[in-house]
This record gives sequence, structure tokens and C-alpha cells, in this order.
Amino acid sequence: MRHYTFPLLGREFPVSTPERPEDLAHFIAWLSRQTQPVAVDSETHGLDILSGDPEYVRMVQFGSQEEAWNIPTELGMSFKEAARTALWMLIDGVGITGHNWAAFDAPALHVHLGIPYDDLCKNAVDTMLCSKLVDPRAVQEGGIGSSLKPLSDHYIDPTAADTQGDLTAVFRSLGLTKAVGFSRIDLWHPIYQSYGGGDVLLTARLRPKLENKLRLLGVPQRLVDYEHEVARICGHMQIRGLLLDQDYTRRLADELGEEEATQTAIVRTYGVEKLGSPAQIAEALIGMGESLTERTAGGAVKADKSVLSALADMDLYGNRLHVRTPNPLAVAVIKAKRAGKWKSAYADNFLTSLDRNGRIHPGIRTMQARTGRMSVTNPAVQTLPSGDWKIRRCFLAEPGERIISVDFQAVELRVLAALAGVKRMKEAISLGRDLHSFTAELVFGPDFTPKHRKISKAIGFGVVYGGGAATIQRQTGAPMEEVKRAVAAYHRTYPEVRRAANRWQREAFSNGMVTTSVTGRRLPLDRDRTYAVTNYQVQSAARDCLGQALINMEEAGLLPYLRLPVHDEVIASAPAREADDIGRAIGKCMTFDLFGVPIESDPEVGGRSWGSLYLPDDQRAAHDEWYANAGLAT
DNA sequence: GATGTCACG
DNA sequence: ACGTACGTGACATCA
Repeated sequence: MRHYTFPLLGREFPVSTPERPEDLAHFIAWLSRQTQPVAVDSETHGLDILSGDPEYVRMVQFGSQEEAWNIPTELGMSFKEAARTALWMLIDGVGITGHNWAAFDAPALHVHLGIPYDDLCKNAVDTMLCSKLVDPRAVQEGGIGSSLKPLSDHYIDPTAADTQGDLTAVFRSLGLTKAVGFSRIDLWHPIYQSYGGGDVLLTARLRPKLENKLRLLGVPQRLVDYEHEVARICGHMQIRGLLLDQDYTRRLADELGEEEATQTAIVRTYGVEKLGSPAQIAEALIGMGESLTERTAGGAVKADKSVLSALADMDLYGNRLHVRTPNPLAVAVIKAKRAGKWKSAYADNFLTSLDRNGRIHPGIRTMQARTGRMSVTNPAVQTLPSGDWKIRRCFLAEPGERIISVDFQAVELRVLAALAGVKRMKEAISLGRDLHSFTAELVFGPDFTPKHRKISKAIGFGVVYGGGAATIQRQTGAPMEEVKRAVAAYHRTYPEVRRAANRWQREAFSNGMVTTSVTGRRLPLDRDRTYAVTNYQVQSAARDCLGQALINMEEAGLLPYLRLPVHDEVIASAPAREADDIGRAIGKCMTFDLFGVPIESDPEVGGRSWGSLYLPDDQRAAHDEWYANAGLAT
């Protein structure tokens, strides 16, 4: 047995690490004496816990509020067996506390120890989820933050060691980078052992503080439980991952590389050395006689896609406007940047994220945004280009299966109608009307034009986002007078929208600048951006519609088909014969009533690849394996 | 690390 | 009194 300590609150807390198999009995004896939930953490070789390597975990730590035990499972079978036994004892006993448990440690330990993921989660509380329900903001946004260090500072001891940051410093002193430090640091390095134990001591102490705070703030236990369910469901999707078409992706990466090289060579002939330097691009364009008038927030000359597109005589989708002679530099810069981004952020990123089975496992952060919205990283598959099928084509349904996408229909508008009780909006939805046309008709009369519908749509979004007439004018290009008239008419038609916004702001002022969502979620407002309250309410409630839908899907036995949540959409894979039924079943889980407003969904069944859903029907047979084999051109 | 840009809902 | 477009992740460049 080796003994270490972790300094906290002016004391030295014991950290014990069994060194020989016979030491493990002491650990199990200690564990069986615990009457409170035990914190569990793991140290791994890096962040790729789902790489498919079952030996990716080096050590599993267990801690009470007073004492920590580190079990170095890399030392062999008996150590792994002790960790496995201990986890089962906690699952069937006092329970587990973990920080980022659902998305990191539980998946890692599931792979490492073979314990079913659901069992690891069923008697566990994730302190990261709890902390986001107290305050969803990052430190940079003025919040408490959700990492162990800022939470420990706030709730336990501001002088607590920065276990992650200090360890990184140790790596550097050993000549290691952060990327390899966790893998190569000696198991018995005293800081590694001390801080490994420190993490579970801190987590064990954090849980009662957070649970108490949630009670004091009146956050419903129902919401806490719901978030743990949502995180577990998304954890399953993360573990399963997405199947990548490796051959296609490699070919695509090569093609994009060639396109980037070709276009960059053209850009160079105009004296621009760095494609990513807006300053150089702007300088060259001005040198060609173009006038660039727009400025960025930082005061620099703006040279983004909208500026370049105008010079290239194109709209934002790349269609010719036939208004002027295209500037050849602007054309080449647009093409080169697009190819470069698509290669590095997408194709290359997919290939470097591959696991041993040809799958990628994007990290699903179920409560990342300050509205509770999810985000997806490594790679960011929620943000793949939707105007072109090529990138999404990289992802495949399982062999013999088809890709399914089910999305909510205009969910944010419907949520707004429901939350604010907007009478005429609710009527239009019940009648099955297109809401933007409905608004256009009320505002501009029965002879409204497509242009009027466009303005109405922009106002519909603009109001939810807190925008004003100027922004809508910029968006639509319509005359300012017409936009102002339409905004005024919008508020006359739907007076409840402004009334609800005022009420939410008033309530926030009397509640520490926090507006509470319909599910009881705390949404802190920025003092100088209180107009964002409508968006926070709507975006957050829409996020909870998705979360509830995911829970409905699990209850309906659909979890094995689910692959990815995308804000108002769910991606799934199902055997070709059942795909239509599965799509309808998922759609049913995304259909419910919200304060008298129907929330509805639209299932779509594609072919073998995700990209097939983004192809015109007549191109599907040429570009998608399933459609080609099915002999269906349309 | 800040800034600008570009991809999504 | 007036007006404010919301939420993300990733990459390249530059200080």
C-alpha cells in the first residue's frame, strides 16, 4: 500500500493506493463501511475513451468526503476485479457521485470493466449536470462554471489545488505535452496520485452542496432526474457512435485538398499569402479598386463571405446575381476557403476521430448552452453543411439499414405560441396553416406576395431572437418603412408576445436576473441584454421538448436505433424493411400537446447515407448505395 | 488568448 | 425614451 495526502480546507486528507493484490481487501473493507454516496473518477490515457481500447483506463478512484482510494487497474486483473466489485457494490448500495459521469467516466468504465452503461448510471448523480441546473453559464459568461476547479473554489475551498491545471504543469516539467502527459506520466508520480484522490474528495463534497443549493433555489427534483435520463440516453448514442464511409471520406478529403490548392494558387497571384487573413484579402481587393466599407466589431475592414459574395456577383448560396462583373480574387477566395474548411473541419477531422471499428464517437454535451441546449464536439456533427450533400454523405446507416431523420415542425414558433398564449398563432397552428403566410396575410392583407411572406418570416424569427427593425431590414433587404410597418402590425396581431416578454423580464428583475423556464430551468440574463429573455424561454423550452421526446423514444424501445440529436431533429438508423415504421414511431414520440398547442414532427427515410437526405430525388440513385441497389431512380 | 470567419439550428 | 438578432464548435491568423 502506498499513502499520499491531498491538501484541502487547511487539512491533509488521506489517499491510499493499493500496490499489491493483497492490499485490495483493505479497500473493499473501507468501501463496505460507507453509508453515503461514494464519488468515482477515472484517470485515462487521454480523452478518446471510446477509441475501442479496453485498456484506455489507468486508474479508478473512489472517495468519501474524508478519504480517497486509488485503484490502479493498469496493474492487472485483480485490480480491475476489485474496481468492478466496488462499482457493483455502489450500484446496489449507497450510490455513485461522478463529475461528468454520464458522458465520460461511465462510458470509459463500461468499456474498461464491461459493466453495462445503464447499471453504471442507474444509481448515480452527475455533479456536472447539477451544477448546470444551478447556473448554466461558463466562467467567461459571468457564471460559476462547471469544471471541478471553479466549482470547488465556489462551494468548498478557494485555495483547493487546480488538479487538472497543476497536473498539466507537471507534464511540462517532465517534458510531456498535455496530449501525452496523462498516458506517459509514471503511475506512482506523487502529484498524479494525490490529485487523482483529490478529484473524488472534491466531487464527494460537491454533491451535498449542489443538492442543497438546488433545493434552496426551488429547482424541481423532476428536472434533475429528467436531465440524468437525457444524459444517459445521449450517452448510449455517444458509445454507439456513427459509422463512417472511410473510402468515400478519403476520396473527398483528397478532392477538397486539390480544389483548395488550385484556388489558393489563384489567390496567391493577387499577392495574398495567407488565406485566413482578412486583412490581406481586404488590402488586395482595395488595391484592385474595390471599395470595402463594412467594418467588424473590432474596427477592422470586413472581408467575410457576405462581402466577398457581393464582389463575386453571387448570393450566399453561390448563385450568380448578374449585377456586376465578378471579381476573380473574391471568387477564388470563396472557393479556396470553402474547400479548406470542408477538408480540415469535416473530412480530415472525421478520419482522425476514427475508432478501431471505423466509427466516430462525437461527444454529446447534453446541457452545454446557457439555455440548456445540447452541443456536439469532436467532431461537431451538428454543424455539417446542409446546402450540399457531400459532407453528410460520409456517414452511413448500419449495413443493411437506412438513415432516418425526424424533425419537429417549426418547434420554436409553436413553443412561443404555447408559452406566451398567443391566441391567433394558436388558431393558425390548429388550422394547419403555414404560420409565416398566416402572418403575412394578417399584416399585408389577402393579396400578400412571396416578398411579404419573407418579411413576415424574418419578423417571426427576429422577434424570438430579440432583433429590431434594423436587423430585419438588413436580413430581408426590404424598405425600412415597410419593415417598420410590418413589425408594428405583428405586435398588434400577436400582442401576447410582447406582454409575455415584459412579464418574463419583470420576473427576472425580482429574481436576481434569472428567468425560470417552463420546466423549472434557471436561465440567468445579462443585465445589458434583457431583451434576450424571449429567446431564452423559447430555446430552452424547445430543448426540453427534444429531451422529453428522447425519453419517450427510450420508453418505446427505440433507443437502439437512435444516433444523434440535432436541436429539433433526431437522426436514426434502422433495417431497410422496418425503416418506415421506425421513422413513424420516432415521429410519434415527437408528437405531443404543449398548453393546447400541437407539437408535431415530420419523419423522413433516406437511403444508406446521411447525405442521401440532402440530394435531389433524381440524383439519389447515382450517389447513394441503397437507392442504387434498390433500382430506384426516384 | 483575442479576433475573424464560417458551419449549424 | 430608445433599441438591442439567440445559441453553439472549429480553424487560421496575429499579437
